[in-house]
Amino acid sequence: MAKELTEKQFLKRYDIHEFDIPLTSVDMAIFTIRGGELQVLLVKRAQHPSKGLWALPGGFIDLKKDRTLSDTAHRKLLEKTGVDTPYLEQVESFGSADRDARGWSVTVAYLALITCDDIVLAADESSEEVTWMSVEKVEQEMDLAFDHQAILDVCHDRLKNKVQYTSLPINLLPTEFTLTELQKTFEIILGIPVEKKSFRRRILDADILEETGGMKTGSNRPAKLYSTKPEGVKHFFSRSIEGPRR
Amino acid sequence: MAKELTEKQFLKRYDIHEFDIPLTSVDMAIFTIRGGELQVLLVKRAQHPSKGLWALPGGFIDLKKDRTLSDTAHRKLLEKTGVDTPYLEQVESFGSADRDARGWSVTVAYLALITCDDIVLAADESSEEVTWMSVEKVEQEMDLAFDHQAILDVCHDRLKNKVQYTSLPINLLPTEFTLTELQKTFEIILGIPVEKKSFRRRILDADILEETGGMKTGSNRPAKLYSTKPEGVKHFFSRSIEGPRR
DNA sequence: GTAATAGTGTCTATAAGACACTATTGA
DNA sequence: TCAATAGTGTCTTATAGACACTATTAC
Repeated sequence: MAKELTEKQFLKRYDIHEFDIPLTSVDMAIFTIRGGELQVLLVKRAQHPSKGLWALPGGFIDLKKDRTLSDTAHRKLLEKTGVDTPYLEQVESFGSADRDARGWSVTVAYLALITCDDIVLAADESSEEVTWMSVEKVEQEMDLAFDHQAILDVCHDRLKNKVQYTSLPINLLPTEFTLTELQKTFEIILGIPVEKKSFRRRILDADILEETGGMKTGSNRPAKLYSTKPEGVKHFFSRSIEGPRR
Repeated sequence: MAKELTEKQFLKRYDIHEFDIPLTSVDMAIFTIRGGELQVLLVKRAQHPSKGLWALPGGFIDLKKDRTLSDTAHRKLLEKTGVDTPYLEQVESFGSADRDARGWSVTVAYLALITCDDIVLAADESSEEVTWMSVEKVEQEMDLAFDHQAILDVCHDRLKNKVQYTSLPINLLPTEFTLTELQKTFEIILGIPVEKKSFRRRILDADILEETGGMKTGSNRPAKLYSTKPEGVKHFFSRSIEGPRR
């Protein structure tokens, strides 16, 4: 029997290239509100496999640049949108023998929420086109690369679910907003109307907003502008929005 | 400029061994209730790295045997416990340059709930010892391999959190149980007392249990035995257990 | 003034917590 | 009978939904 190795010796002889291991990547569903609907950022693949198909932005971990998985996610988001401090949450990992033609692969899916104002979308070497697309349209009519359709579904479900008991939609609005704008954002994601008084009571009682002092004027009564207190971007309510009683 | 490759040509020339990619594994926090406390299954590592340290059970994806990530998780669970149809849920993936001495690595963490009755723990070539250990003790006094301490914390947090609004603890009990036993299980995980009447109302109104007809006799009034309806193992309540009001 | 949107008062409904009460067993 | 645990009746509390009401602007 061979003499036992020390951990140092073991690591010295260890060569990852000798093993059959899965490809590992990060993919993101970056959501925003545009044109009164929930949209998601898609890139058109400029490389094989699935060249020419629309896909969620993502890519491989850069073992040199990235110290952690969340670094990879932030880097990808920054590359595509120029934004680097949005709401970012890991959702789920998808791994199987057949989700990528190159072989067994694992992808870690992230969900990001950003306000689309002032975002300049940027293509890079792996994508020839970048665009915002209606989530509803993508889910009903499109055919995304790999299993990105399923990944988008899971991220969208996670978002819809969390909107029932958190303040996440705040992250989809600019820094100053009115309560009506915030309510509309909740309604767009939930897909149901929300009762105005309950909504305002809920948000204001949570003490997560500050009046900025400014007012939003339009063609009617002006509305108070609010901004979010630091912890307000990820507040958890003790009860869910229940929706209309029939 | 080179002629463009077809996808077929691209895939033929693709060799995963040419790339620097992270190691990818699956680790599990397998929870049970034993001795009136929440315990987690640990294995003592028989191989480098971290040889001799206690760790969460887990291992690499077997590209031949496993078609999906969840296959890997089920396989690992079966290897250690002999159980293969428990409650199993993916929790989060952890990836970084320094969590494993062998290099950049990603692990997908799963949470499993099983009843410890009739489980025969089995060591294999990568673990010389397998044991149940109090979660409280592990978190307070032990030093697990890799970042398994952090992974256990996250899985434990996920469990505590979900117990507030789901029926998950049902999965920690044998097929027949009394309402008092179920309540105790909730209390052990939550770490707070639960009000008896509220608890029974909540569980029975949810219509997730069936009376088996049997009674559990002891030295006092016998208690009705219940079993779970098929969908009852993962019921979501519309409101959370709030705990005592002060 | 009117139209339109902002914002409030106050009722009901639902489900949780509190807690005292009754019920059924073994010894 | 008593100790112990099973199980219930019913009040209070917290927060959501309903919906009509008032407030403030542009025109």
